Amino acid sequence: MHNAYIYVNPIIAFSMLSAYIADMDRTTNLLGALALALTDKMGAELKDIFDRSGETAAAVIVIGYVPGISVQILRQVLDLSHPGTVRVADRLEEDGLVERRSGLDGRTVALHLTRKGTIMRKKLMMRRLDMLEAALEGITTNERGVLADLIAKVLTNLPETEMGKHRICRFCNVQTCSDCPIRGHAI
Amino acid sequence: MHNAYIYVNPIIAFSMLSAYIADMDRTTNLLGALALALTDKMGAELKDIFDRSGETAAAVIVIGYVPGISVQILRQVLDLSHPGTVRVADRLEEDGLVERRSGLDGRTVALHLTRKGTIMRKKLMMRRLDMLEAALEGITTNERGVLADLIAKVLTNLPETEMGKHRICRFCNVQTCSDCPIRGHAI
DNA sequence: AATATTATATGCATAACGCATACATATACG
DNA sequence: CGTATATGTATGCGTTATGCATATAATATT
Repeated sequence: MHNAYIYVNPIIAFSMLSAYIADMDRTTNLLGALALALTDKMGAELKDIFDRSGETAAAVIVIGYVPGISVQILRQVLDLSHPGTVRVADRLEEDGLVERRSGLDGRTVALHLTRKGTIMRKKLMMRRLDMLEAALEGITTNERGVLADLIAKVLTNLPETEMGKHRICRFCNVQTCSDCPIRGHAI
Repeated sequence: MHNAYIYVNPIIAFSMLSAYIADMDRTTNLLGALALALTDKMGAELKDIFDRSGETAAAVIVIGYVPGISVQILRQVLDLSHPGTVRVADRLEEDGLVERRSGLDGRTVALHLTRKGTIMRKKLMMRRLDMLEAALEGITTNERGVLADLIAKVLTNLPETEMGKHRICRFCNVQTCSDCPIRGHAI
């Protein structure tokens, strides 16, 4: 038994190839535009309620998930230098959103949200979800399902390290993100 | 003729509603995670070949599309203050990627890419597309088409102003982005 | 007990911005 | 024509966010 070849007119073959490449590039490019536009919007929305860098806002979310997290671990999730992360903690403390408590180990610091920090965290998450929900306006329920599955597929390609998984999810609303495609990222 | 009502067990109805909301939230949240992860990756990739802020890299792309663009217009696309944009131009000139020429109007400056700038622009675009292509690994051709259409739909929701359209497309590879969902954004 | 490791913090430098302002050119108007 | 206003660009200065080098404190190792 041998392979079956199908004769295709070269002109048609070329146009098929072109269409294939064009389609690829279109998806590729659109994906980039989407990411950029949404991140811009997210930044603007968050800045509106918390006038600090994006990573500082992310820290609020992460500390809320992992009360008592150390600067060292937070550093890895935020992908900052250690001094950079210490300064993030300084800013959050200064803003009254976070307090440093003593960790189990005498060296470590346990970061905890204050009451104000918890409220801010809720605001940040709501604002993020509202923005994203608005972006999805006009997408039907069925389309949402399809889109979610495709995004989930793309997301599995992205993390390069174990910590990268936590990093991707650093702004997520874990309670509503059932069936997270980035598996095993509980810190 | 009156409306037809279908009896649904309240428990089932509630679970349907929950599933509906959960599905919505899942899509919403995943969309946010995707945007964040891709933007992170993009930033890292671009920094690898051009160690300047994201907006500075974007300026290279935009100036390439609109040779002779003024600081004033560039400012709006990058969403920076005027002084901020002047400094972007300073940095690019310092790096030998851009040169200031005199515009038609004696007040305006015409920004042009140098040869080095044109090469850098190609590198930046290639790097971006390669990254995005890698993110799409494992997505079939059919799925790509579906994804592209859904992204296109979402993208139409995003720009709030006329200039916002240009802004969203500031990193795009226009040559391969056939059928741009952000209509009428030629500068 | 001395040394190495780990966690945190600080001094200092730099990049990337914005606001206020200065400067140059163009336009409008009396 | 000349003056006032608008427009485009540039600069001084301050602030935020960040990294590198280094200091300090606590723990672990030998």
